[in-house]
Amino acid sequence: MQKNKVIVICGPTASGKTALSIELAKKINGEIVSCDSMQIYEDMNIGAAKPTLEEMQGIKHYLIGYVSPEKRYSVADYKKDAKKAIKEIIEKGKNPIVVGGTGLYIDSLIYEIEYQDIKLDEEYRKKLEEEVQEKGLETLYEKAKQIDAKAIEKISPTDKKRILRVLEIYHATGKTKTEQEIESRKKEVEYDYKVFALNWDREKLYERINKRVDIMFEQGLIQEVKKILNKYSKFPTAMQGLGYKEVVDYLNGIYTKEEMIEKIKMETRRYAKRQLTWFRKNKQTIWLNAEDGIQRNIEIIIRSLGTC
RNA sequence: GGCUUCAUAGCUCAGUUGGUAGAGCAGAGGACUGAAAAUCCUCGUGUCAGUGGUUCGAUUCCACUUGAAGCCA
Repeated sequence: MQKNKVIVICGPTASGKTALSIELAKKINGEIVSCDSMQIYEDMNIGAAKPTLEEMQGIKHYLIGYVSPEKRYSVADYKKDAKKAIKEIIEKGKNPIVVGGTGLYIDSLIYEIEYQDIKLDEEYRKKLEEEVQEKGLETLYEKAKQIDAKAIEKISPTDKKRILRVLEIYHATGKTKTEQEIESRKKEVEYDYKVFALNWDREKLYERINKRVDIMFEQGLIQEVKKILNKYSKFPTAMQGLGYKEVVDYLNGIYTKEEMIEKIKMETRRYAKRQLTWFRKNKQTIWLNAEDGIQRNIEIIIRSLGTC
């Protein structure tokens, strides 16, 4: 039996994924599954650059604004939620289009990475964090090396997150990260994912980013952040969002307004660069030049679906 | 107009007791499996303002020119 095709549109921030995907959805009877680690949250609209209802033009969007910023969310959650959304769209007889810039989340789908059903052990993470403070990261790095030397080869002695993760996986499952990763790739990929990446010349992309940040402030990003800080009391992952943490620092008097805006622009440019590095890794990806225009790129997408 | 100081990487500045130079920031490339808008790694040749002089050799010393800042008129 032939697998259902699922279009994936990725690309750096501010490349025009939203506009392209909505036009495409209108043309091919599609619905959109967002793939964005910040747009999942409620009340984070301006800074996360969520599409507005008007922009959506009646096209149904999944996985936007449905998680409280107080919740801890991860790729494993995303994988499950996105698979469900894709299935629902196909069952309706429509075409799913996965759209977003979170490379890790995209990979969880296109490589069908399986995550075991385990919760993050907050206590253990806290304990590890304390150990870093007391004994230094070096000690934990050595400990992780004892457990999984192969995984540690790829991890820098200064990469705290990944060192802790090796220890956490072992603690939670009794398996090494290396074993875990082999098992996570055993399942056959359910859909026929067709990945497209949208891009501009670097200089143009950076201009678009700078402009977009200015617009976010015109739209009231500061007000939005104040409202969120008021409404919620803890942010395990949400406050990592670009444009959010910097406004918080500004409100705490760490930056002037100008410094904050420049900082957000700079960090967003760097983020775009990291996204491009990630997307370049997948050699199957078909690159679209945003300057060719939406209609032209839709043609390219539709044509390449027919031929492959 | 006179005097003083400065002119070195995209920016801010070190430095070379004369043997063609190096930091921070910016930028570029890369890694990435439960925080990922996160986290981490690697990368520094540029007419040392211009012209001429001294010298085996000048970015460094000298003169002049240009530009900037300050002081005095």
